[in-house]
Order: sequence, then structure tokens, then C-alpha cells
Amino acid sequence: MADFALTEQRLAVTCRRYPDFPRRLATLVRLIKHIHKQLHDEANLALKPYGINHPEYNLLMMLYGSANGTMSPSELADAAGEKSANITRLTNELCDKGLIDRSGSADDRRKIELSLTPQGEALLKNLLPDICALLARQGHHLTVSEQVQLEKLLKKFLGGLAD
Amino acid sequence: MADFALTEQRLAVTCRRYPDFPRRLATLVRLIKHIHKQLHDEANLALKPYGINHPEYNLLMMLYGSANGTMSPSELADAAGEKSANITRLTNELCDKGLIDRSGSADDRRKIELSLTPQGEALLKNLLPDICALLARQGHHLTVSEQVQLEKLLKKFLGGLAD
DNA sequence: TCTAAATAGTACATTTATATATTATATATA
DNA sequence: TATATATAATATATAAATGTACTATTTAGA
Repeated sequence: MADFALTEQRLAVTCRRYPDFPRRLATLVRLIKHIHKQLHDEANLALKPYGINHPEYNLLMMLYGSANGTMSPSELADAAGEKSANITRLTNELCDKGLIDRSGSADDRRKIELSLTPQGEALLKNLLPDICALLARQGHHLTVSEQVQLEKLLKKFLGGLAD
Repeated sequence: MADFALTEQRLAVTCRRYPDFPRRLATLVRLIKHIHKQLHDEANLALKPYGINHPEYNLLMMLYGSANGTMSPSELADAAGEKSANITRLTNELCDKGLIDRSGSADDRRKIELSLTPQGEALLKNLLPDICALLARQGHHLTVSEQVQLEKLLKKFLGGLAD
């Protein structure tokens, strides 16, 4: 892991050179970046044996968690935090792999409905034990109450970003 | 902003379908992803008028915060969380823009030393007020004590990811 | 000293992501 | 109804990031 102490050292130098620099907030931003990168890399590694990568897994899980089993490309884009143009490519690949299905919507013919195929569901059921284990391992340093607290603070942080 | 409530709804469905799914940790991971994306996008937007993007800004700030004003490409890669091959491209561009300087190291001729040019420093001093304002705005929902608490928890979380 | 292994950086090919423009359909309003 | 505007999805071109292989130099060990 990239030692975060070095980052803090750099922030100290930065504040010495530019005293107005908001050190605490900058620290938070860099922590988020480091954590995100680490989570992304570890997920990719865990998913490789199953032939998909992290963004693809995310799309599958969005569908798995949808209320009625289908989502439009733009809903998927919003849910997964991907640009809609990227969704076209990713869903193409997932279709090619036989993991999801495309079909035109009846009530709005501009829309497309995406859904998991039986193979897609089977793949998820296959890999979820590994992913659950990964998540458990990634969080094992935190007590439940710390997780709750962290969730609360992150939600508040995210809430403030919209304005 | 993508409403996080929808994400929570999807997680609820997921847990109903797959009860072993570690909902709390998955929530944390998705929060980190959402926040990271938002921070990244907002930074890019703020930096656009200055002719650089977020990754380029990060590299400049790593150099700005370095102890002696120089870093090697691999140190930069480590600090900024970029792959070394990507650093070559990014530093090429920053050189072309006249914002950083490349020079061979005297004691190890495999190494390259990168440093900010006067123009690079000037650009940073120019844009830092905007960036500081952005950071302040992004964190304005959090009290100082919440920021401290969040930093503590994120550090603990990051620490557990290395193992 | 000589050779093998390790390290630093980059070039090139490939993959992944984004921005912009285009097509088709739906909605609102004159 | 007719026309303008908005929305959904994608195609295409461009940009950004990654993986792999390669060169040059240094370090370690026979």
C-alpha cells in the first residue's frame, strides 16, 4: 500500500508554503482517493477469475438489486455512476458474454430494457461468496459501530456535495 | 446528484435475494465510489479554466508538497496513485505546457528528476484560491469535529486494506 | 571482475472512458 | 394538429489509462 504518512508529509509542506490551504479537507479528499483506488483494484483482482471487471460487476449488481429486474441504459448509467456512452459499450460486452439481455420497451419505444439472463444470475451466485468474503476482509478493521458512524459521516459528506 | 436513496433501495433488494450480502460494508464501498466521482468531476470543472485537469493538478501538487522540490517519475506515480506508464504521458504534457521540468539525475543515471517551473508555481498560486474555495464548499456540511472523526475512520479503513 | 538480477523509465499496442453529433421517439404548446 | 423542445440511445472520433515488452543503468553475487 502507498503509505499515507507520505501524503500527510506533503500536505504539511504545502500548508507551510500556502498557509490558507485547507489541510483537513484536503486530507479527506486524498483519503477518499486512496481508498477508492484500493477498493477498485482489489475488486478487479477478485473478479478476474470470473471473466468480468469491476464496472461490469457493478452493472450486474445494479440489475440484481433492481425492483423488477429491468433497468434502462440511462437508469443504469445513473446508478453505476457511468456516462451513458460508456454504458452502451459495457452492456454490449455483457450481451456478447450472454450475461444480460436487451429488449425494446413497449410503452416508450425510445427506451431499452436490460435484464440479467439466467447465465448472468448464475454467474453472480457463483462469485458472490468471493465478493462477500472480500468485503468482509476489507472492513475487518472496523467495528460495527465504527462502520455505522463512518456511513453516517460519509452520507453527510455526500449530501453536501450536491449543492 | 445521483440520489443515494436509490442505491440503498437496491441494496435492500439485493439482501432480500442474497441474505449473506454484507449490506453495511457494501454501502460504505458505494458511498466511497459516489463521493470520489463527485469530487473528481467537481475538481475537473474548477480546473478547466486553468487549462489542466484533475490528474495533472494532482501531479503539480505532489511536486509542490515535496520536501526538496523534485520527485522522480516513480515517486510521483506512487504519490498520485497513477501507473508509471501513465506518468510518462502526463509529465510529457506538463512539460509541453511548460509547467514542469525534466532533468537527468546525477547520482543515478536511470533516474529523472521532475520539478515545477516558475510558470508551474505561478499557475498553482493562481488557481489555489479557487481550489481552496471548492474544498471549503465541499466540506461545509461537516463540522470540524465531524471532519476529524471522518478522517480518523477513513485512516483506519485504509489501514485495513493493505493486508 | 564478470555475470545475473533488479530497478527506472519509456514505447507501443490495447483497453477503457469521454465528448459530440445523430437518429428516433415522445411531450408540450401555439 | 403542427411545430418546437426534450428525452433515450447509440455511433463515431478522441482522449485517457493500462499491460507488456524493451533499453539503459545499477546492484548483488559468483
